[in-house]
Amino acid sequence: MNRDDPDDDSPRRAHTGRRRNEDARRAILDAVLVLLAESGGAPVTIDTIARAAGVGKQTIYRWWPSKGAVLLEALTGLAGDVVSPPEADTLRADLSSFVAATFRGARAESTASVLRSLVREAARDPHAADLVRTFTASRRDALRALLTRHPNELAPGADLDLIVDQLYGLFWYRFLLEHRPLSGEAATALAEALAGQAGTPPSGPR
Amino acid sequence: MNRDDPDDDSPRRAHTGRRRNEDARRAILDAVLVLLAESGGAPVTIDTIARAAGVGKQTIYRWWPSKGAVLLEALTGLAGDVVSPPEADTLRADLSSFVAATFRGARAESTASVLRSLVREAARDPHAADLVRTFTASRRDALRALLTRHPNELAPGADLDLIVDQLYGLFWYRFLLEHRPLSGEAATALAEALAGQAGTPPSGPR
DNA sequence: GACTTGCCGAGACCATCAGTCTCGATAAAG
DNA sequence: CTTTATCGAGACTGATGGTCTCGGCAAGTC
Repeated sequence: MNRDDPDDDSPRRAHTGRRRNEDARRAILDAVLVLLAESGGAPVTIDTIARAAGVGKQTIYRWWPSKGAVLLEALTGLAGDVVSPPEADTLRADLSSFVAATFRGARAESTASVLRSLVREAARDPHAADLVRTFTASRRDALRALLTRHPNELAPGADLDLIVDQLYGLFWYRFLLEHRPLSGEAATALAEALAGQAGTPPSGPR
Repeated sequence: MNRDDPDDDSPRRAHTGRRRNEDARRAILDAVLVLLAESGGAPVTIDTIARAAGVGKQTIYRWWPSKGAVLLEALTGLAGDVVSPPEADTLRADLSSFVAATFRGARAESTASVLRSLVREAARDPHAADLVRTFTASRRDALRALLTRHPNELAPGADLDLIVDQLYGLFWYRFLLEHRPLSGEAATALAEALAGQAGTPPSGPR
């Protein structure tokens, strides 16, 4: 992500000249988070970020390749919050808490603004689009891992990819279109429906 | 959508001066469709459209409020293709053909390009975003109508909104992220899963 | 057929914004 | 004190959506 330094942490290499200003880096990422949270999804420009961080634009582009990259790095910290699925003893319980946590995260205005801005950026910046792909893939992996944590509860022919995409599909669909809320009730209903799809049902899978 | 004429079809009102050039209108919409289909989702600029249609930019902005509006009007014609659900005798069959048709439409490169460009536009132009909302709402309505066409096959407490959003959620999620194809197999599997979720199952809904 | 009115194509023009370039200042190292 | 790389600041470039202007032309009216 940086220019040519092999490692920021090991000052082993002979390096004359001024070093990277860590305060500036923090100020930039903090400013991004603040501006994104305040913007409510409205576009946040590079100039605004630089201004808010009290930093020159070049200082941003010296360390990040594009605006989308900055947004993503700022977002990375937030991602961890939603993941952490508590290991429950049934698939249904695990799934339910996962969906609930995901929906809850999107209801937090600060998180929602960041996600919305990231999506908007991805529609324009191919670099940001790649990062969104990486991000969403990691979320799918997390969900898939959760599902396979209860192998004995899974129906033999259960199509996990289909289930995962139904969950995140509905999530993003509602999140972006806002035609219907990502409520706790919806989370429960979705988790129930998908658990029924994945798990060995009372009688048969279909 | 136009400037101030109450109705295009009734030339009842005294209207001196040159009339709207229908050829230009067609040329613009055709050019949009062609360019969109060729672009493969890459951005199509207003200048390109005007150039391709052999038209001045002002002629576009005289009749449409924004680029997104032009894209949507061009898209409207295509929407009809995918809708038309044949009235089958079971919910499962109706749903299956609906999903298959929807997925098939997205696999057609020309349609896909238009949809992708429209989404990209919506991320930037609030006007286009409204139009996308209208468009997706009409599709949900169509699906909902299809589901309620077989009331006796529906489970009493079936959450139709959830089912609709699971379907279109997965559709858009896969369509935009492209991590997994909208294949015929996926269509079948999804239809099966949702039919099971909606319909009175062999034993009980949960 | 001349006049009026409003659309037409063409393109100059403007604003916005991502990203680059330059400059003088400054900090870290020899 | 010299060298080197980063810093803040901001001018600049290029792309693009959208507006404005202009000479020309077509559809009516008189």
